[in-house]
Amino acid sequence: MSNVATRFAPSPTGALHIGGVRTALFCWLYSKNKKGTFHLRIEDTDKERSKDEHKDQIIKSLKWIGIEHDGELYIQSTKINDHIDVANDLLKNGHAYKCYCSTEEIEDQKKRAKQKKLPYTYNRKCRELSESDVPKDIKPVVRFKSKIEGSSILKDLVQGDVEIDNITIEDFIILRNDGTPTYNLSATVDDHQMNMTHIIRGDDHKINTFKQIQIYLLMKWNLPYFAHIPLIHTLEGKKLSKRDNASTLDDYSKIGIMPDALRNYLLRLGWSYKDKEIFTIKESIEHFNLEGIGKSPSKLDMSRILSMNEHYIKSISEDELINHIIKYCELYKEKIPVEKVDKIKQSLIFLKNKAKTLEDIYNNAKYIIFDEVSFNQDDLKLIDDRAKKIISEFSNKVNDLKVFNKETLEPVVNNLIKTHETNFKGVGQPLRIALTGSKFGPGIYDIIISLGNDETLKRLNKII
RNA sequence: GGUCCCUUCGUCUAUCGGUUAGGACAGCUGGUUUUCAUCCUGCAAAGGGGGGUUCGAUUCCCCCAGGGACCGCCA
Repeated sequence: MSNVATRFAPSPTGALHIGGVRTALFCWLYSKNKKGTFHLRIEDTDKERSKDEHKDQIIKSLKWIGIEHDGELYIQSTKINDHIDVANDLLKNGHAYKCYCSTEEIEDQKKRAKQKKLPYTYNRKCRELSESDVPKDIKPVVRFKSKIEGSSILKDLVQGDVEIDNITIEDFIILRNDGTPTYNLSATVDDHQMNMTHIIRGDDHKINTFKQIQIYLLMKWNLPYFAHIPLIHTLEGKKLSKRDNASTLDDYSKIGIMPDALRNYLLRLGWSYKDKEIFTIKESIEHFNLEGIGKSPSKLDMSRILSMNEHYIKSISEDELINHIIKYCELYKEKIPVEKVDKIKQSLIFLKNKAKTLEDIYNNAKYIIFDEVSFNQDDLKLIDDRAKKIISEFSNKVNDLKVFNKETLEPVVNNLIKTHETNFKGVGQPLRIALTGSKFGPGIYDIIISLGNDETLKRLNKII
């Protein structure tokens, strides 16, 4: 067989969600593992619902997480004439037929089937229609003559052999009454024309595969391999859908999840390689295989995403981290002034210890970013007269200090604890609030040192 | 309702007939720490149920139960 070629084929009828991203990831990884190519096809034949903004969002999302397609972007709508040609071919050879049943008629049958609790399949009424019975005033749809006898087996690379009675596949429509092709036809023709060797997609397409295989066979095309990966479920156990809230990449990006962390999380959702949890992109390409894909659906777990992100925050270099933070703040918060960047970078060493997301880092670095302290009003109430006195004494003593570091600062604090008969909290908390506006935050010495002599005294004196 | 798929700790998973059923996240202890964290100890936590096959089943087979997907002139 020629080089492995996979594709991801979303429809731009909504934002790409995290489930789609994982499918794309698996397709991409598989092709790269095999030194093959990965293609992106936009299935935009639903003119009503397809939007350019969604198409752009899809491409942007994939790029964000590190996936780029090989070759030209394939736009399905530009190929519909090829799809129609195939439909006419099928028609000519007697593998498809025109169906004149009205929508009302079909709806009625469906309704009655439902009432009687019987399974509905189209009754094939027009399958053997003679010329003379053809109504003149109705625009027909074209249906595929699906096999009635026997059964078919799908040799799925993930699911194993799946057998189904052919009778359960109805004579599906391949051309609408306006002459446009439908999904099963278009996808099949495109996959063939794009020379796809492996169709890796969500489990929800499994039954479609039985329809598509029949087209391949009748057209005498090479059958690609199929792999249907289990779907990602919500916490409630339902299929992730476009209507589900909070599941696009942007939703994760804006709370400060980094692409590599999400990529790593998604990789391990439904796939495993021994006990390995952390994979660089290179490692994931090296180890990815279809055998490692599980058969059961998996649930999205935010705490795992967070902890993966935390891992990446702690393990990437400070240069990389600061770049992420700069980009993140510019995009979702406010641009960090250039003169503050170095200061934040120097503070990363303690800032990253208490962060699961870039947003956490931003929040804890606010006291550096803004010259003006914005106080948490509840915390501000903790600054009573006694606290002010402590702050004032601290300020005086620190004023004389030549060097600002933990060794010089610590004795001052300890002294205050003793003279005011309090504990560390009694001294540290007022100082932290005065300096950062909040009782939560980095260690007090870290704050003071990162702020520097002048700024520290300025802020302390302001509150007394 | 029909067809198909799935079922190991709360979650993601390892195990490819013989293990004290392993790891990770979350949870809970304890320790380090000058708040909160980080870091380090430790603990608790799982094979849906019933039949087979086998010397031996989480693992193979069957049945049941539960869950899911599909059943559009959407993709």
